[in-house]
Amino acid sequence: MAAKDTLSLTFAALADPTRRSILTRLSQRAATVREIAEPFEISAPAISQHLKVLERAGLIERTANAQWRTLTMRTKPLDEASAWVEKHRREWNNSFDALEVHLKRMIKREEQ
Amino acid sequence: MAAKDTLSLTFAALADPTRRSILTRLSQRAATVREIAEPFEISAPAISQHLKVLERAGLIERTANAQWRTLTMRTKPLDEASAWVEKHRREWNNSFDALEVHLKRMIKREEQ
DNA sequence: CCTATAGTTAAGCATATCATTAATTAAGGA
DNA sequence: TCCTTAATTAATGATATGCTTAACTATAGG
Repeated sequence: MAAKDTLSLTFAALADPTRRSILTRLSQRAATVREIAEPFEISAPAISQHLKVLERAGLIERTANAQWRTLTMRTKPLDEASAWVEKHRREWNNSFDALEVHLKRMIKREEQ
Repeated sequence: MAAKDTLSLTFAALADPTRRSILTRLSQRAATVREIAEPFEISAPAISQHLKVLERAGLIERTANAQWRTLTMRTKPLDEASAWVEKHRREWNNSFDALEVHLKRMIKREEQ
């Protein structure tokens, strides 16, 4: 498997509702796997795999305390994701004359 | 296939580097499929499929002019994606005392 | 009408994703 | 030591993704 870039891993991690829900809970406070898994109907291994995806994207960290894993959210990937999205929203809004430019190019093409 | 929510479709669409690159170009100006496909080494059908993903997420619109399709970017899905990410970044930062709260809970558990 | 251009659809294939159940690892406590 | 709890790993299966080539639709334009 080709190693994916951070941004792709982050967006892919956020593309699943269960994982977003996990992050929502972790954004309030750190928690154990048990606590995070509780509201979901899926199996423990399924949760474990979701956590692996989140961890690979750098969105969470797992620290061991005895047989418990404390899950902590990390915002760096969110910062990068946000930066990408904001840049493109802004870029689009900056080209408020995008339609005009496009029309000019269409006209130019017709003239050729 | 279960119908996915907009946010999931948006994040999934953004999870691919080729699609992000397409959006980057479209954020500058509207373009035809041919123009968008040009810098990529992948086949035309592959591009067409990427466009379908972007369209399903509402990130682009295709309008037909003769045999050309003009691709236009739409920012609404980006607005929603941004809102989700920002909310969670903020939430996490608000709970600056998250560690303290967690420690209290750990202590409480030990006392029981 | 014929041909070139623009683009999509269809079919097939390799790999990834998301779930399952069963087995395993690790620690706490009677 | 034995049992329970917490969590992960392994194996498997269904479905989704991302790509390919081949075939198709539609329009411009000589």
